[in-house]
Amino acid sequence: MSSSSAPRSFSPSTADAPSLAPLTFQDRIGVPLHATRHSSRVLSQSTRIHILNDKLTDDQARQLGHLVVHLGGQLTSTPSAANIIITALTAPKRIAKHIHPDDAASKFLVSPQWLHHVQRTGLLVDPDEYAVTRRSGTKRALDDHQTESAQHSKRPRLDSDTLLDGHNATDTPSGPSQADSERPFPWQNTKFACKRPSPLKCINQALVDELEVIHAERRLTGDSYSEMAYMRALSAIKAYPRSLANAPSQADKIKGVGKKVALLVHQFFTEGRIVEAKIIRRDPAIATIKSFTELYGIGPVGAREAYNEGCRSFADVLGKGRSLATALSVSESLRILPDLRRPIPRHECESITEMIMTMLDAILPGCVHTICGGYRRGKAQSYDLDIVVGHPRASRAVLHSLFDKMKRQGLVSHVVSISTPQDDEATDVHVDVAHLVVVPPNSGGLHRRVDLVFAPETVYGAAVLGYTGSIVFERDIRVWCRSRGYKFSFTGVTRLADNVVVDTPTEESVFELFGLPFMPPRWRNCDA
DNA sequence: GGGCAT
DNA sequence: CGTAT
DNA sequence: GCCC
Repeated sequence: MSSSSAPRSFSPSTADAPSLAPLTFQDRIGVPLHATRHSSRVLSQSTRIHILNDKLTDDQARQLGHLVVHLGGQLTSTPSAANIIITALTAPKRIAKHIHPDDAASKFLVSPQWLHHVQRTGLLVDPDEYAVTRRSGTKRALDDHQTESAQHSKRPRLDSDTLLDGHNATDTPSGPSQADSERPFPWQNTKFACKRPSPLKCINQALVDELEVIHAERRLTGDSYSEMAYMRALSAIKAYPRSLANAPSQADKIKGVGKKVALLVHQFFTEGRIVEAKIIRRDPAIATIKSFTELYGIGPVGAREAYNEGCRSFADVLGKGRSLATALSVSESLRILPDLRRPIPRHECESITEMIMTMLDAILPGCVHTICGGYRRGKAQSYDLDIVVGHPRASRAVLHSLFDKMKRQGLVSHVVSISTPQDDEATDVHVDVAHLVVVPPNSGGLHRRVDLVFAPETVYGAAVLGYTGSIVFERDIRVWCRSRGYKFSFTGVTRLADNVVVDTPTEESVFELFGLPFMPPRWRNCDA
């Protein structure tokens, strides 16, 4: 509120307003509960900046610090808590005195000019353009090779490249995107993901992957509405059927893509990468927090807490012995993690389902079932298996009988959670859910996550729809549904006017009820 | 400036 | 808060 | 962060 937005130089006459306010440092990862409001953050919280005051006067350092805060960035009190370090030093040996050797490879070391360039352009400028020292020889070359050639070493291949090459751009885009001819109906510009077909991989997938890096960072740092905005923006781009490479300015006409993301789209297609994604990719703090969330029961909040309390490895998390009220202990979760990281191929989803359904058939013949989740959306592999079973309404506690049988046969290694059986049948529909870890026979003792859902046939359609995803598709079908006077969940559809549960025996019945064109499961891939 | 799935 | 989609 |  006190500083002007004009570029500020370092003339000695700058004893005015901004430098009078005290600087606040924040070394923890995560968005503070009462985050400072910035109309448009040029530096997001993914830039944690430390200023080396070695060669700067106190006043210069303070000025730079205020500029960081003014631009929406976070100041750290130590170099190791930062991912970007500003220094006026240029001699590698002198800089090395401030940087822990372990940190040298991952920190961006920039001159103060970087910050001024950011302020001038109102954009996050690539810190490598203001690198103070070349990081030592082979190490730098290796690092750049890893981080950049992994996706696109210079700039993504543009359609105009093809035209310049003299080739025709009318070919179906190469890559694994679904044939456009399979598209169930044309793209439309809508804010509802459930109304636009979204393929498994889209024509702008490299851009979507870049935005997903920012989305994931927002999730891990607890910036939830920013997270949602990125999720919806990348979802909107995923459904857009034309390449944005020629005309990145088209992006902000897509519903869900606003000013900020449109700028990032432009940056991606003109410079070959999104700078913020590049910074996040090289941030070891984010990578560490993300790894903690691989443990069952540890989400962004728990992972961040662990990190901010000093944890840097799984061993540290185990050592904390934090009493997370979770079904799986940290040690058990850690023990089976290597198995749960192994993708489940489609044929194994099918064989596990067949085994379970054979057992169920002996208990209650005639149930229907659908493998849902990513499998149903056409993914080549998944990391868990979602089986939705439909049973006649009269049957009770089917899931629990099956569960007992599976346990007796030693198929269940862990019960992550299981709904309590409903003793009173009454008039209520009841959907039973079990989250299990299963060790299928003849699979080398691999642990597999299996979710079992048992729904009465009257709501089977809602259950299948609710467990097929993707997440953005689910959220938007709920938003749309509410606008039409219903409440949707996997346990059924309720008419809000009279609170009556409507019969939804098939997925089609749900789409019809909501006045939505049926979306084939393979076109519900609205997430990155 | 409210709302953002259940 | 974490998990499921 | 974006839409209404």
